[in-house]
Amino acid sequence: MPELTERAQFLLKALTERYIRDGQPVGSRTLARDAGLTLSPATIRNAMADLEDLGLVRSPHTSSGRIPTVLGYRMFVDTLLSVQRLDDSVVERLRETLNIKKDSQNLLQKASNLLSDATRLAGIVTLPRREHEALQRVEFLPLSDKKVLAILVISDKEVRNSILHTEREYSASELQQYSNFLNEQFGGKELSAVRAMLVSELRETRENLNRMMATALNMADQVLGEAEQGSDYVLAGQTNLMEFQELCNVSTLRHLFEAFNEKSQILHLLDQCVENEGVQIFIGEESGYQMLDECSVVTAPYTVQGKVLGVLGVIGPTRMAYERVIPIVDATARILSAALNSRD
Amino acid sequence: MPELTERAQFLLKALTERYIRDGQPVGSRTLARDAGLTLSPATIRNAMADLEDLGLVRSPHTSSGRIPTVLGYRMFVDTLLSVQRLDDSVVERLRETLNIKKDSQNLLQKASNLLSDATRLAGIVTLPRREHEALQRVEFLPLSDKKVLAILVISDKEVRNSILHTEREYSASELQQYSNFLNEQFGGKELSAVRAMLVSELRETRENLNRMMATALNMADQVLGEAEQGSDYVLAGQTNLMEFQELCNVSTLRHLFEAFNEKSQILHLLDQCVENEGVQIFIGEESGYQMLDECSVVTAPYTVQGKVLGVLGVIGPTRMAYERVIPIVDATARILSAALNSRD
DNA sequence: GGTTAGCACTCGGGCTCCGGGAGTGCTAAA
DNA sequence: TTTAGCACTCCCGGAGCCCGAGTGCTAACC
Repeated sequence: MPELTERAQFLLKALTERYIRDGQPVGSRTLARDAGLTLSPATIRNAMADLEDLGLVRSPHTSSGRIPTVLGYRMFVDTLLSVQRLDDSVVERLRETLNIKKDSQNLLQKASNLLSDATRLAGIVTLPRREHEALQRVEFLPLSDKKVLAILVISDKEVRNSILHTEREYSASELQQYSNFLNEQFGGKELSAVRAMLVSELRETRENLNRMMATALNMADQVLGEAEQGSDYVLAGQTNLMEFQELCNVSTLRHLFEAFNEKSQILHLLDQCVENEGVQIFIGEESGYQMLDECSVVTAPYTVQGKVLGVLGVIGPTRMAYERVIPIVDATARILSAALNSRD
Repeated sequence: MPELTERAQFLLKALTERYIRDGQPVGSRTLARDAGLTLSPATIRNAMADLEDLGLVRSPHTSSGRIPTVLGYRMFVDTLLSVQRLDDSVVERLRETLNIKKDSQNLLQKASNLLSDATRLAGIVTLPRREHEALQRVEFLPLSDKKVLAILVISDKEVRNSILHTEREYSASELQQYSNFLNEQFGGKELSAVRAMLVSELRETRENLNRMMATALNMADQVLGEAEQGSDYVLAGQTNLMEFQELCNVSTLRHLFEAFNEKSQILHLLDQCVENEGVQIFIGEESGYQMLDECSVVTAPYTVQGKVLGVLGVIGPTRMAYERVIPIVDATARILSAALNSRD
């Protein structure tokens, strides 16, 4: 990226801010009046021509003002943006809402709602990646007719159950034995670790044919198989996106909403954000997904005990108020992390 | 409703079908050509003027063809409609998809997907009303630190758990006692009945101060309180609605989608369908909800052991292919009922 | 009396034309 | 290097126009 004169940078910033504010291509006259510089429109025209040559802005047609290109937005958010300090009241509201006693599913939904409310965009929060969750305890309960209810206690707020279809009926006491055994072996370990250990244990056990252990391990394997699959997200405020003209044509909206329902593509995109810490931004086509061509995605991972559990963020038009959105996403991620940490 | 001549009925039917097919106001010439009658356009014009006087059709503006009014649609579905026999392959597909071993939440989601796929509209299925579910069993598990995990086994496919915050810690054996007691007392009863019994038991017990029973009852009360609240639905294929021109303006869509997210209004509407058995149809403003003014809703309740558990159906433009949609909704309700019945 | 043909009329949609406004690029002067 | 001036371009909205589709009415027809 060739270095820009201070003035060019300033103009790009002013132009981008202006365009974000009211969605109209910005002309030289407007910018001259608006930008606080005492320069004539003509001068600004020259500078804008330069910016256009660099691919940072473009005009939708001859003789209209300029709008930022993706590259322009990129430079804007990377080097020009002065992020607003978040209003204390907003932070307070976030903190309050996320501190209500809730199971974590609800907590995430709340977080998503908060994001969409605060930014007037679509909020999105991925469900925790399960590998990093630790298994607190396993219980088995006999149900009628060769079915066993397995209860996976992951934390005091997260319990999952699944029904196993077994070969024969088991008595309560027999099941108790199994769960005791499993709890001894695996209690407190991470689910992914448990999974790995199970596999090796199973192999060993097959050799010396310890029936009881084998059954227990098998059951655990079945349960974990179910528990680990299927990552997912919660979404809120899709309808906010309908307010933006640039997304307002029905076919664009349709693609977008279908992607939301489909989930897999969006998830794939969000997965990429897990690794980087802090706020991450995809602008327009950068995401690599066509339905997001006219959208930007601002994300931040949330963590428990230093481990990234998932990602939250917002989706909106490229023309979004980054300086306002970024701190909100950032703060929400921090506060959600704190809420999840404090009550585990 | 004044009786209509056979010909007028026939014309209304032809007109409505034609309009449903291609969404354009239908003129006299078209109808004359189309309807199989050997009548001149002029005659048909006279007849249409009569229909207009009766409020069954209207023209969007002078000198355009006619379209059915809500009243016209009403007469169409009530007395003129010849419902198509459902293609066997469709039935087969429904039956297959709903027979996969799934927990009921998934089953309902599947049903909703099926509805939206088969009709190209939005499918909707309410979650079962909980009052009619029977309590199979209750278990309590001590968690760390004054928390107790309550497990409510409603059927072999439906298990719910909730975490109770208690006054003090309880031992596993103590909890075992409580659950035994509760299972004896309430096992197999309907949740709503259990709730009622709890209240009276609690009153009596307070008098003779049986600590153990009181604790157990209190716990059960807490659990049921959580379990009963919050009815809900699953929705699929909202995006299908975007294909219909008449819904395609963004603000209509927005209201609709917001109502979907809000849920309460839609639920309220669907609740009204629980009582009537068989397929029920709301056309346009009949629903009483403004956001559904240009929509029709076709619903049917689904049952287990003769008891209505919930409602499923589709939402689409008033101009929907009723003769195709109605049997699909009907069949899906039957097959879902069967699926739920067979594996309880 | 019901049915039809003919006719005048209405309205919406699509077309072109036109002028104004906003903005540009270029050139020449400060 | 900056600015003023100027010619040029393009979008947008409105006005005017015609065409097609459809209507209602009337008078003739069976």
